[in-house]
Amino acid sequence: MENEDFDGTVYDCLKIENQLCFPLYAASKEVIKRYRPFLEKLELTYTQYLAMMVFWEQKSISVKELGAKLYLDSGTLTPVLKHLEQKEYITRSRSREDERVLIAEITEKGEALRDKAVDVPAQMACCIRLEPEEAAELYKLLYKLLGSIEQ
Amino acid sequence: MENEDFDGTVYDCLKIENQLCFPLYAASKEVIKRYRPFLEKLELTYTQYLAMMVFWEQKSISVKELGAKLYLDSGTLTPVLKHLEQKEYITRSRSREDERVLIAEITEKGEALRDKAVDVPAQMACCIRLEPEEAAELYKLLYKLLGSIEQ
DNA sequence: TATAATTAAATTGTACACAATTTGTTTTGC
DNA sequence: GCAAAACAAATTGTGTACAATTTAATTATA
Repeated sequence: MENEDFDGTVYDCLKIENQLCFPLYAASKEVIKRYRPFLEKLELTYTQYLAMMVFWEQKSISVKELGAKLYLDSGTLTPVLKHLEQKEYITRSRSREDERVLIAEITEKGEALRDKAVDVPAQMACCIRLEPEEAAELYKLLYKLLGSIEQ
Repeated sequence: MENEDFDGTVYDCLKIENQLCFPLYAASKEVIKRYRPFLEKLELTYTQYLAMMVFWEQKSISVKELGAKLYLDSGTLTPVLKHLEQKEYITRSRSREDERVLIAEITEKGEALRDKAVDVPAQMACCIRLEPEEAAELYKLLYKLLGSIEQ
């Protein structure tokens, strides 16, 4: 004898407030939105910024490797890397050992951008008002979720 | 005297592994990807599913109100609602009191979809291997982050 | 050693996501 | 009461995201 007019029906599981995925989706978007004003000064979108963070750690990388790091496929990365190439932050060329592989490599201009980008994380931290322990706990749980979901 | 070749430079803040935003972004995308096979059976995308969850709780709503609930603007919602209208899950019409306002309202067919959707959350829960307390903690932290970031 | 299977990117097509602008309506202030 | 301001959607333009397919190159195998 279900009664939809009161709490406690089989449909409760479909309420937005009972979803874990929704605050995950919304928080991700809102955080990324906050990056925009800072990244505009670097002429980067958020996805381009993520890719540049990889290049600042590792001068060259294949599309496949980059995709594994960022959880993105070539359908997304090809246009992103083309945009970064247009801005002259990276170069794109085929591997000599295996012509199937595209190697993207950071340029001098891309390296120089690092000094401008170095302030971004601290500026963003001001927008995110979590205690350090809370941020650490959130970080831990997000990676646990991410690890639990692969395949 | 910075030395970039060792850990502990000013650039450490730009490492992917030191970002909170990255696992947030990646986990959100990976979770949404997992919804796809379940939502395909309902002919819904993830965004359309979120909108339908609102309609199952509240039969009719304006674009502005829906946007406030889902953290989306009319630029995103207009096409989403048009798709839902094409599938005959909702109707769209202007408010009589205020012609600026578009009211979207769930149809019989949209209501009927609820019985098919009711299994989705449990199916998804199997993909997300977090302890109930961890999921609860993550939920709490995500809403705290979301709240802390508004304006 | 040809050819079949596999692999890596690119391409194609669909659907957001959002800033900025436009359109049409309503409310405010004078 | 009417022009200006404010407001709600829709539109426009750019940039992802990702499934599915295609293209080109490499590896495996009969």
